[in-house]
Amino acid sequence: MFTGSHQLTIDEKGRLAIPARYREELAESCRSQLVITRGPNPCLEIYPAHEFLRVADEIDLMEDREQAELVKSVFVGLACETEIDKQGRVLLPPLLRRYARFNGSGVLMGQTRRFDLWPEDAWNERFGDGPGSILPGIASAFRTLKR
Amino acid sequence: MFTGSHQLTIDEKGRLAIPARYREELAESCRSQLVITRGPNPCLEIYPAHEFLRVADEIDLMEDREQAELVKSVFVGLACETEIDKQGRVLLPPLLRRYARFNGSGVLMGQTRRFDLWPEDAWNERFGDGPGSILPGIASAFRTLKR
DNA sequence: GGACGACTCCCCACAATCGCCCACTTCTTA
DNA sequence: TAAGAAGTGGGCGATTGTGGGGAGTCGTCC
Repeated sequence: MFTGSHQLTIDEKGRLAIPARYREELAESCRSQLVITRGPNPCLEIYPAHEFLRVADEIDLMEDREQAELVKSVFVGLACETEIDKQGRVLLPPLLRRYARFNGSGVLMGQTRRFDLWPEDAWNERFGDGPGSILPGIASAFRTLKR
Repeated sequence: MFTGSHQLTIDEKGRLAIPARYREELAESCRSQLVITRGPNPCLEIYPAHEFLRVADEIDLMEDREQAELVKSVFVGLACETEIDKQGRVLLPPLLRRYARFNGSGVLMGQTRRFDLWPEDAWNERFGDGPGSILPGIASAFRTLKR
């Protein structure tokens, strides 16, 4: 299970270093094979290869075929299969780099079965305490939880 | 399974280079025999030859014969059989080149069993984060997935 | 039947990019 | 404070993408 946020840099070649604490788990679970793609949020989603395939299969089972086709065109059509190199880094392909302008700094968030990669300023806005934060909007939902 | 988007150029001779990572797979699966045709979207669709035949057969099995006839007239009638040359490129036939104005730059998208070839500006509009994007419309469908 | 032009296919060359390696810096821990 | 691990930047060779030249083929027109 992937958890936690890590601030990291995307260098000029578009490379990003996977935090060391995940590398061993990823080497075992998917032999370091990752898929980078888009989802509904303005960030990139990073899946272990087998998880990506599972979600793709789940899309095929959706009842609304028109929606399924559109979702799949994004999820599969924008996906990039890649591998963690010997330095523990992955290369973001040029077209995905353009999304949400990764100009140097990003935040990698563990999201249970995948990672989300946010541009740092967008992440600050969404998860910070400013006016764009999602925190106020989820307070009541939070309170339905037994915690 | 074909995935991912690649920005590429269609040169003045109407040639387009298949990204190297797909060439080996295409050489094995269909001996580099491709079929280029139209589908429902304003882009060209590129199939391995056997996949094209499978879809054509599927059209023959449609219950609504009137629709089947129309679909087949486009799918088969506009199709062009071609082959990847020794430089890894395919030639777009003149009639198909005119579709959707391929004026130099395009985006090739892997779509599981086929490729879609979009003019770059149309691709940006559809899959970008601007006003014409399909992303907002499929966000809720995305969120029904366990991912 | 020959000349011409359009088109296709193949080869070569150059430039950009990728992937790999190395080295330096920073941080943590003993 | 030293040693090791992790993060970061850059160099370099191999590969890939791209443009252009040229030979061969086909069809058309004179």
